[in-house]
Amino acid sequence: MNKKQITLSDLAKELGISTATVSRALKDYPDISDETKVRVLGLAKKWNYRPNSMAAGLRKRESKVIGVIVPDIINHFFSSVIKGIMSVAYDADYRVMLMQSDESFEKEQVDAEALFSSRVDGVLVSVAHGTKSYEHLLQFNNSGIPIVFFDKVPKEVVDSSKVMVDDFHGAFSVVEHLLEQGCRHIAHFRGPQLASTSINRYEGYLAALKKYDLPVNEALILECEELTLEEGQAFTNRILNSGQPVDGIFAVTDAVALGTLVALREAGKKVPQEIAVAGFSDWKISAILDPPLTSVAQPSEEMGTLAAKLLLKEIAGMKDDEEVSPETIILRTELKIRKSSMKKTFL
Amino acid sequence: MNKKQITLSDLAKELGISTATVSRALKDYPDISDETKVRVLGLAKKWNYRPNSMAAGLRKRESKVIGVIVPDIINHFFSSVIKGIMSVAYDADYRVMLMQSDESFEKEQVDAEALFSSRVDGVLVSVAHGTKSYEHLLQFNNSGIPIVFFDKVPKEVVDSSKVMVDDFHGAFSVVEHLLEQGCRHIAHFRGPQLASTSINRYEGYLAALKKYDLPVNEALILECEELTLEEGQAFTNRILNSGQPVDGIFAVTDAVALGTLVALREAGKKVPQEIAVAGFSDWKISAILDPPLTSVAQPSEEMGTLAAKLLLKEIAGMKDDEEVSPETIILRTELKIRKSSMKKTFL
DNA sequence: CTGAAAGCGCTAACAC
DNA sequence: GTGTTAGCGCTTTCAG
Repeated sequence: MNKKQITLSDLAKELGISTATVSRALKDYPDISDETKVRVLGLAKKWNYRPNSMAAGLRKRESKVIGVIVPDIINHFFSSVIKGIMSVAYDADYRVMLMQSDESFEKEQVDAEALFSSRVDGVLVSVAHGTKSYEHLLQFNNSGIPIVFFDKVPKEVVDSSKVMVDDFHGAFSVVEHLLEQGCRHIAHFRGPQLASTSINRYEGYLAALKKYDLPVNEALILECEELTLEEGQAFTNRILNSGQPVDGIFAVTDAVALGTLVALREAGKKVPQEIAVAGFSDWKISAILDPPLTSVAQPSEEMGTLAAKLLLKEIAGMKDDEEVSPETIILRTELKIRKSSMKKTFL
Repeated sequence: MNKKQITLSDLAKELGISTATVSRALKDYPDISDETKVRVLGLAKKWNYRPNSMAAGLRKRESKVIGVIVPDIINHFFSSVIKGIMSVAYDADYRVMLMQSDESFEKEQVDAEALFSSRVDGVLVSVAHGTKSYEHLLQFNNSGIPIVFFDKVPKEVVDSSKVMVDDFHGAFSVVEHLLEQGCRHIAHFRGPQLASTSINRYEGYLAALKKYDLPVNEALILECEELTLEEGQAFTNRILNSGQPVDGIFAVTDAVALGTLVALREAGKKVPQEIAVAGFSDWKISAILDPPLTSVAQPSEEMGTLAAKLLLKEIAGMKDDEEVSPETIILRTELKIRKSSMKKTFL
């Protein structure tokens, strides 16, 4: 039971050489005799030596860690993005420090500070609903730490790379589809005012209505805070009880759409005959429901890998003092038409 | 645009005092005059000073980081556990370095090494299916770094704390319930041979059959590798085509159970009248399916918070050179009976 | 091919 | 109440 952790100088002492030589041997440096290399490697393995990356990081001024801030890990979309990020990080020999903002501006600020203190080499952020200013994130830029935003990006112009999905077009296409199916009174359960994604989806919804010269009925637009199944359920009941005519519902997220389906089932409404339903995210289970849910698929894991690759590129550029100009990548969504919206089939 | 990061000595120089004093002022030390404290804090804020935690860590021999290794982040169960871990870590001012083993023994080893190199203060691990030995994890113990296992724990006796759910009893109770409902030919889609959770659930299944003096029909026991919906679907079809009598199916996981439901729906089998179905995990959506799925609920987020608290306690004990004896916490599951298994109602 | 020495940024005795 | 000093473990000139 060896409580003490092995250091370079432990190895050096035992071999009667300098720490510099040990360090070089371990790093497979050119100017080192095969003999010492073998001896060093042998002893390192014997003692199970593991370099202290805090020491190396301090010296080299790089931590080999990237920080990630997401609003909520449980969300399947974000956990997929994280998976993508982690696989790229792994391949590039970077570690991932994960933070969760819980959609809170204050927590996001604390998280950002912690990442800064950890001297992460770069940061990936999807901003919280509650975020209203960006100084806490811009400090990274100002200190030479690249930052790449993904999914929910700052509304104001920020001089950083961004990776997002085409929420506007995704929403537009699904609402257009509902219209094509004959819907004329489409409700929209939108997301929070401040989130870039919900704004864009909302605008896609408006644009589709406009294309069909339909008026916007404010009574049919409800704003989710939690984006939960329960909210979808409650909003659906509210709409049904309002007496407003409704023949279609577009929910900002599949979670909300599922709540909608449950409420409609309980109210004895036929989907899609009486009310067509569509969501956004294309959860795996959405496809196996009865009726299967029409939704907009977004490439989540790909978003993670792209964002991470972009970040690593910028980190590398930073090291070489290159000029790295920010990029913006917009990923295409894909409309998945399923029974929940196929009104025409039942005419 | 200030690329250089502010250090203690930058502040010290500007104030004409020593770095030690600055450090103490920042830490709110007792023996420091209010005047200097104010001056230091003011300047630190002005320059947006952030301590370099690599330097502090190197000096104090603690990183304030805990490492977490899970098989798969996308899995809702694990992301819930992680959420629990992160909230405890956040409150205790610890950071989380997250690793994903992808159920691979080799990757788990690499991950463990990386965490070790990062000199994390403690480690939380749920072992991969493929893990067949534990030296890579025991090295933490041997170096004075506490490790707490959760959910999928090492089979062999390991002198570390563990937090798990009572898989055996959970499985036993749900299979017993199926038997009470009149099932006599219950299939089990089990998980991988090496995973502690699937072993325990399998044994719970066997024990329930035994209690009813029923023979074990090997033809009705199929082993999942991926634990996916697709596997559940395929296995269900295989069983149906085999001609074996079946009136109940217990799937090791809700994902697999959902696949089962889909296959049964496609085959035109009535659930639960012809075949009762039950899962394990109690996914949120399982409750809103038609029919709603009977399942075994396990407290995932709580598992994360308990494991993290245990770990922090051991880290604290380690610092104070106390003897910390490993604990094992077993969390109760809860049987959620829903329509998919309620055969009796239809008699 | 190898060693000596300096230093990354911080903290903690120990002085005074 | 504050400064001096040493050193955490590593990398990297610069010598030789």
